[in-house]
Amino acid sequence: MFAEGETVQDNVDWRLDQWRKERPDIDPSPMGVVARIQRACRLLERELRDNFAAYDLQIWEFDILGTLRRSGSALTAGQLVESAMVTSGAITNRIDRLVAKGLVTREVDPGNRRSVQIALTPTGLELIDRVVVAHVDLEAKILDRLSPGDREGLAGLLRTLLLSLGDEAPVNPLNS
Amino acid sequence: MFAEGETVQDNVDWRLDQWRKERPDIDPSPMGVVARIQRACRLLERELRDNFAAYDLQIWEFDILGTLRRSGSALTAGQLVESAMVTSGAITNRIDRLVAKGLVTREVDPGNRRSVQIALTPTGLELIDRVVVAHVDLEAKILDRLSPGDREGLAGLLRTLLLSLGDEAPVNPLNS
DNA sequence: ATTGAACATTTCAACGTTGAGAAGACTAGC
DNA sequence: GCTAGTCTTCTCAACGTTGAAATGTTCAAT
Repeated sequence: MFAEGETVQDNVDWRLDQWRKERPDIDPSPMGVVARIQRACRLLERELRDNFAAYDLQIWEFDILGTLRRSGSALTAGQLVESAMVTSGAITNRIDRLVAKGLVTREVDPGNRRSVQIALTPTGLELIDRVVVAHVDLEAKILDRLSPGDREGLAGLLRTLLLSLGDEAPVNPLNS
Repeated sequence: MFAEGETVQDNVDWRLDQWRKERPDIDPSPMGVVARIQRACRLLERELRDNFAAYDLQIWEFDILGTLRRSGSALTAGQLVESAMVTSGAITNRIDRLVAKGLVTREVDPGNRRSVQIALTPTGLELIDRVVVAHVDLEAKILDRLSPGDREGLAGLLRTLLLSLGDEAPVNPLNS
């Protein structure tokens, strides 16, 4: 009755129809974007979690190891706080556990003894180099139903949205 | 060096460039979609949280009240579990707190005494009817930089992604 | 040198979720 | 009617995050 033409409805279409029925005075279409991003995020993380479980990894563990790997060098706890968007207390806890697993090392920065430098161990490096391949493979499979053009279009629209949310590339780049 | 033409880089572009530099053998472009969805989700929820704070509401409180409002009737705890994508223990706790705040009622379903029916109180109804207006207003403002066509395009691409993640409209519709 | 402010991380209590199990309520088959 | 199996919610311990305070470090001003 409310949804467009031939398109199959997803869960959010159904929610929007409910809103239009109960509150016809409101245009709920902005929820069509925002609610879908939230829902896609949850469902994606469910898929990723299952995949990482095969390597005994949590999502946040992959996240930290990946951040260290792609940066190409050691990072401070503060830089990991930025990257993971959690509080400093959470990062201390997470580093503790990664150190206990033998995947990273924590060393006081000799040049600034307030800082700690977190670096991948050989084991951690080997692990992330292996897991990241499986990770992008899974992501590629998830995006399978979108054409290459659609994937680029989606990434581009999300970039516009992110930039308007203030999400810019770091001014103090860690790589060159 | 790696990013496209004139486009301003967002945080994810920068991450992809790091990956291309450190692991040139991997095509990280699938992360361009998945990582942006995760990042947009976090940043969006940060905005929404700030907005709801003006009404002394948590995101999950708005979520439950909104679910009840748009369904047009009382729902069971189990239906709220589905909608919120959390465990039953979490829903019990959340309902407890909403009842304590006087926003919903919890009554044993006379027709099936295993179930509890959760309904909005007059206070809860008045509140959600007021907050939802501010909510879609904020969302519309956030999406401001996207043209109407872009917004539709984004919603459509996300729908395709969600459907391929198995997110279909309920077969047992709560409305008509 | 000393003081004070800013900084980086750690510590810790409060809080909320998870996951598993318990308790009570239905249902179908005997 | 019983019994066994399923369903729905509640209970509770384990766990991880938050937010704020504590600790230790650096830097600039004096």
